[in-house]
Amino acid sequence: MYNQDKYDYDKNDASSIYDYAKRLINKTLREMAPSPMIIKDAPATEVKGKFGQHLEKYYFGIENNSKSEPDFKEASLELKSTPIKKLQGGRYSPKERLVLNIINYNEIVKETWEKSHFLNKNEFILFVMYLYEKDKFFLDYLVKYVNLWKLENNDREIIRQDWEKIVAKIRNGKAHELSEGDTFYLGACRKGHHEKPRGYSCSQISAKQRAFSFKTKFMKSIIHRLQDSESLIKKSDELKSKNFEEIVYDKFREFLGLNVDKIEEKLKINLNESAKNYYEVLARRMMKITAKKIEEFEKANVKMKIIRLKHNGVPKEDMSFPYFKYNEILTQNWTESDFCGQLESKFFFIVYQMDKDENKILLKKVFFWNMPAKDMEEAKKVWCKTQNIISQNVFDSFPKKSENEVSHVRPHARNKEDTCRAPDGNSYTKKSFWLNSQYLQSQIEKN
DNA sequence: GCATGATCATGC
DNA sequence: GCATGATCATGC
Repeated sequence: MYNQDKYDYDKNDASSIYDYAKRLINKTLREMAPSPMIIKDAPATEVKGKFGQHLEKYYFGIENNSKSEPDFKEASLELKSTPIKKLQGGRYSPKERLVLNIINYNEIVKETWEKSHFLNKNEFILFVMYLYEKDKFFLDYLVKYVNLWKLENNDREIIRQDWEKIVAKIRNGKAHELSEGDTFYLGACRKGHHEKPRGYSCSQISAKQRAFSFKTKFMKSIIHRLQDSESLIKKSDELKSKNFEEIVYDKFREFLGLNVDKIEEKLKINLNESAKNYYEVLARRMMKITAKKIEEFEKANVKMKIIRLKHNGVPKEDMSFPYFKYNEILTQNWTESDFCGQLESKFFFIVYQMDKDENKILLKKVFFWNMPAKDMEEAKKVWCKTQNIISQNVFDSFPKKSENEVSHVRPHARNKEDTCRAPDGNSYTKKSFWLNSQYLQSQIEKN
C-alpha cells in the first residue's frame, strides 16, 4: 500500500510526483527501487511490462492495478513507462507504440468522449522513458526522460476524432474490422495474442481484444518534443545547494585545460572535428545536453557563443550578429533596435585556445557575460552612425573596426548577390554588426 | 598580421 | 530558400 513516509512525494500534487520521478533520470530501477525479493533474470518475452510494474510498486509504492482510473487518482495523473532506443547521432526514438487501456466493447458504446474512460485515464500522463537495450535486464535499463504530458490543442482534437471513429465502428457492430489504419494518432491495436475473440452487445460476430494505443509515430513526436529542449538541472534539489551559474560551471570543471581530443576521450565520444559546429557540439556534450535547446538558456535568453583564441589570446574571428535590414534601422531608435536587444541579453561564452607548442586546441574557460553599460554606449555610437549613413544614402562608409573599440559593421551574406533593399531603392549586400575581436579579448581577460 | 570583404555549412 | 553562426580570402 501507499506509504507517505516511505515514498517522498505528495500523491495529491502532480508536480511533487513529477519532482520525485525526476530523480530517476540517468538512473536504473536497480539503483532507485530495490525490490524486497530477489528477481531472477528472465527471458525477454516474460519481461514485457515488468519495468512498469516494478516502477509502480517499488518506486512509487502503488499497487499494480488495471482499473480505469489513473494511477495517481488524487492528482488525476497516469503513470506510463515506455521504452526508447538510441539512434545514430545520439537522439532517441520510441521502440514501439504505447499501449493504453483495453477497449471494452460493451461499455464504450455508452460513452461520450468527454466522459470516456480513455480520456479520464490518459489525459494527463507522467512519462518515464527508459533506454531499451536488448541484452539488458529490465532492472538495468537507464531512465532517460521523465516528462509531464497533457493531451491538448490539435493533438487532442485529432485523438478525439480517432476515438469517435473507433467507437462508431464498434457501435456499428464492426469491432472485428477495426484496424490501426483507420485512424491517425490513436490506434486500436491487438492486445493479448492468446485472447479468443469475444462477442459483444452490438454484433453477432465476435471480435478480438483490442486496446487504445498511441501510434509509434505519435510517440516519436512526443519524444522529439522532449529532445527539442533539455534541462541543465538534473536533480530537483540541485538549486538548493548551488546557484545556477555554479551548476553550469561545475559541468565544465573536469575539462578545463584539456585539449579537445582529451575531452572527447573523457566523454567517450568521437565527433566529426571538421564540422563547422564541432566546438559547439563538444560544449553541449560536456554539459550532457543532446537536445537542440537548453531549457534554462531559452527561458533566460542566454546566447551560447563559442570563441576560439589564437595562441596569443586574440580571438580568431570577430563575432557576428544577424544581418540588419537597411529600411528597418531607419524606423527604429537605439533602444528598440535589434542590435541593442541582442547585446542586452546574457551570453555564455565557451572559450577555446590554440596551444602554441602542441598545436592543439584547449578548453580555456567558460563564463556568463553581459555587456557593461559603458560598452553599450560605444555600441550605440556605432548603431547611430550606421543609421545616419543609411539615411544619407551613403553605403560605403559604415563604421570600421578602427573607429570603435567595441563594434563595427561589415558584410554578412551568402555572397555578393545576397542583398537587401535600402531606402534609396537599390539593394546592397547584407551587412551586420560585429563585435571586435580585440574587444572580446579584453572581456575574456577581465572575466 | 590585421581589417575588410566575401563566402561556407548547417538547420529549419 | 533563407537566416544564422562560423570561417575563409585578399590586400595592404
